[in-house]
Amino acid sequence: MKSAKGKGALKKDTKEALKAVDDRKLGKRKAAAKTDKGSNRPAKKEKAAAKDPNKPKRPPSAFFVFLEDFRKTYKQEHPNVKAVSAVGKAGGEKWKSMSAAEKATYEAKAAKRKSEYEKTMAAYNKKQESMADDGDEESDRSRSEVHDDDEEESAEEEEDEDEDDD
DNA sequence: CGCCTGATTGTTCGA
DNA sequence: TCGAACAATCAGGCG
Repeated sequence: MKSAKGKGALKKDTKEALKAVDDRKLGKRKAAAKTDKGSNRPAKKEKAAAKDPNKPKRPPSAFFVFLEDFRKTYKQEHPNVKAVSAVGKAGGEKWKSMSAAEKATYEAKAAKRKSEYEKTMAAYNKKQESMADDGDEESDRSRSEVHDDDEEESAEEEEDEDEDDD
């Protein structure tokens, strides 16, 4: 029951290409990390993936932000549930059930998360450049900061009534 | 004993 | 532009 897939076929969208994502279900994502054999994304023969000093993990999408909160709630109502997939499914269903306005709440948080990620990525990129030239690592200079103007902003209570009704 | 998978969707980077 | 992988979680399952 993939559901969603061909349910109503309201719009093709990029679903066609997304179908590839379904493939990863069989086990692809970690396939690379699983064995070091030629499973590296970069077709590099040796030392392809240089362990990054500070890998900037991707910021959680709005869905994940919502999940973080949802997981807690779900566990409270289902303390016996010990399947991560259970929360995932439940969360996914609810996520789609949520209104655009409500999702926007999480989106706003996710957006902020992304902003921070940009900074982290900037420093990360810089580091890579620094290392590429000289073996000098840990240069305080990297802490230049892009533009520290607004830090913690009231990312809450930012309702945006954007009813997107079809 | 320890790594990996499962399931959700979104996001992000690379080619 | 498209594709593919990875982000958290948590316990179980297999090598």
